Amino acid sequence: MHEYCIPTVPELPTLRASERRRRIVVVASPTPDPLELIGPINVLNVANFILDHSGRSDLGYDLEVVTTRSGVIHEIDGLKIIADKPYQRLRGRVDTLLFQPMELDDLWNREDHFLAWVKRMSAQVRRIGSICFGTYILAEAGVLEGRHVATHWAYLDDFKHRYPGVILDIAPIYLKDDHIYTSAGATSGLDLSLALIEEDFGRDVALRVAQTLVLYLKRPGSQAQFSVQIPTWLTKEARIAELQSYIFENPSGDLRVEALSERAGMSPRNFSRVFAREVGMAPGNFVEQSRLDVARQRLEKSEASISQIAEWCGYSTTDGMRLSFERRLGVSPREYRRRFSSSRAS
DNA sequence: ATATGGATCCGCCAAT
DNA sequence: CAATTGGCGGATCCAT
Repeated sequence: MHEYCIPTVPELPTLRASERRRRIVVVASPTPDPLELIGPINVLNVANFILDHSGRSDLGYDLEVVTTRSGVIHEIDGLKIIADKPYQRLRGRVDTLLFQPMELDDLWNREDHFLAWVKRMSAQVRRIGSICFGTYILAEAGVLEGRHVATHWAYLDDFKHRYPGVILDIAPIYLKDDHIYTSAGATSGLDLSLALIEEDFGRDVALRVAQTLVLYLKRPGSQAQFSVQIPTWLTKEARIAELQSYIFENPSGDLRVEALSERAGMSPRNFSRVFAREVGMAPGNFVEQSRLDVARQRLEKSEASISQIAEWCGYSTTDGMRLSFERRLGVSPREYRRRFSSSRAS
């Protein structure tokens, strides 16, 4: 397992013995999108890692992957993902079943009893979920009648037409209806997994996982086209959640602790304390991180000059921006753009 | 490259 | 009395 650094030991809820280990089974399609497959598993694994390093190895997830067809299920140059356990061999009690998307032609034309199995399992397990258009599998198995669900935006019309009895909601990233969890796209599978963690082991653990992944994904070695912000829904206090958005949208504004605390209607000291508790980092830290995120996006996606971007993002000088980049990412803005700009290759 | 002044963070204690 | 909030001051970080 990769060595992550853990901010602090999370607060844990008190759990009954039966709630301490959760068996989560991911059902992978024969042609998975690697990001969608690995992402949610990795998020759950980070939760295990954090719980383990908090001295609570009795808590966590027992993860398994089964497939709808065995053999090599994904192959790119020099890398193969091999599935060795078909769904028929799954035994025992499962807590949560997560469905990966499956080629729709494959779904319509299956000749085995896969859909019957899905229906049977969905009645047995505590939770079922789907990533992206994996929602089709649940719909086709007939377990979504009358339910509110989400799916990938590109499939909205087709899905509505095909399953008129299912209520498709457009907006949310992921959606929970009773014990059914559906998500809207590849990275929303990460949000879905975070939501499961929050439900099982508390907000604090979910927050630590999000922080850990943000730090990890944002290292310059692993380019993340998608900027993974810590989801604001992990923030309980509405005042603080609003401020997080405000900071992100106004990087060049007055974001000193004093100004922010006034906005929140608290004393500076108390604001710092509440903010740190809710968000997991001190306000000044969060402000710097946000400015950096916005600057990164601009560097990647616009042609604006570095000094222009520095001004937009609330750095008083380009040097300030450069130092912040060196500190947090280990590269200069110029170098960052050279590596990651979407307009120019290599 | 280093010094300086301001901002921030956080432990501690007092007030509510 | 427990929990939340506010203020103070030293250590540290950061911009100039």
